[in-house]
Amino acid sequence: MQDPFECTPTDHQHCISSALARAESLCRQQQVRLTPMRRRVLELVWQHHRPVGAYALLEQLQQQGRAAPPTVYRALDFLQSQGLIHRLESLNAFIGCAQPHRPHQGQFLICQSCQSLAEITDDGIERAIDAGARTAGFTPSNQMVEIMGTCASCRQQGATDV
Amino acid sequence: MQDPFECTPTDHQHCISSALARAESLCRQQQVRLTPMRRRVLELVWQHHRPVGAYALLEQLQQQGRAAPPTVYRALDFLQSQGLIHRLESLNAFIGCAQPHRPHQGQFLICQSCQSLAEITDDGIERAIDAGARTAGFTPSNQMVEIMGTCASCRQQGATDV
DNA sequence: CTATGTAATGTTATAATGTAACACTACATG
DNA sequence: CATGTAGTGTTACATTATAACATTACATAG
Ligand SMILES: [Zn+2]
Ligand SMILES: [Zn+2]
Ligand SMILES: [Zn+2]
Ligand SMILES: [Zn+2]
Repeated sequence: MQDPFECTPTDHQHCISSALARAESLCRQQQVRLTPMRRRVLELVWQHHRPVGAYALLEQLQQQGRAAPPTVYRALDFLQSQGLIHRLESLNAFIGCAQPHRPHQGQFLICQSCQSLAEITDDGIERAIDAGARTAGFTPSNQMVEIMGTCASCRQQGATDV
Repeated sequence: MQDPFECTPTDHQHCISSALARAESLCRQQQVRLTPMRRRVLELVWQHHRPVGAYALLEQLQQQGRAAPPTVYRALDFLQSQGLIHRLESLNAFIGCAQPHRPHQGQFLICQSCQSLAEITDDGIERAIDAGARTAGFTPSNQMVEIMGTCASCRQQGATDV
């Protein structure tokens, strides 16, 4: 289960290990090196399984030796370039991607109540954006969609809590 | 003409003055105070008529006396709360809104070649996002859409330049 | 008109995020 | 071994944003 809205502690070990396995395989395919540092950063990103900032990752790295900002940012840049993580612009944070094998720019559902996040890939949204931009005479190359709101489980709790 | 893709120097004085007039009127309606500082910041934002960072505005303020970051950020917060400007998350920058009277969260077309920006309000996009989110069990309250690409005039130039 | 309270701004310091520049190391290849 | 390249370490700094508290402007009540 890749969706943090649903992922339980037991599932979660699987989130991490399968993400790492996909990354290994993908990097072999692409002939790029998933070095120990890059692998470690990806592992940390998936351990959180929610948006996590560069400096939070840095602190964790520092618990096992020295580390400085450029190290983290380089690893994040690499992971992003391979599609293994996404950057959330509105949060200055990063999240693991569950479908790194097919390049995409997902849409992100950010729960304002529990801070969890889910990624969707909705053709309808992408087509609507492409059409809207072209209507304005603009040729889009890249879209960023971040949707704030309330996830299903928080909405249910909210309904019973109050 | 509010679109920076099109706005000429002559038009542009009108961009600024009409934006300020709309702001005055809107703030009177809402019974909030468009103080000299807030008005000045809004004027600077419209003078640029493209995404502008808080510290760029600060520097301009400092040319006419002292000013510190909180002053600018407070003015920007106020302007944003009244819908007079939008914040572009992917650029850490701000842009004047040409339709502050009706609340909305526009979609932004960011030209990667000339750094100009246009805002559109496309129902199709908003509906697609709303539908996509609800399909995932998510209740959206707020959407952020920033579209990178090439504006019409840059595309034409590119076609002839190369 | 003064007193009082609230909104707005000034001021200082600092937090949080991100990068430039250069040194060093690991590793492949000839 | 010599050489080149990719990756990482290290230092310093740039950029963006906010916390905390002092001061000022302005409205309204007495
Ligand atoms: Zn998980
Ligand atoms: Zn993804
Ligand atoms: Zn203009
Ligand atoms: Zn707008």
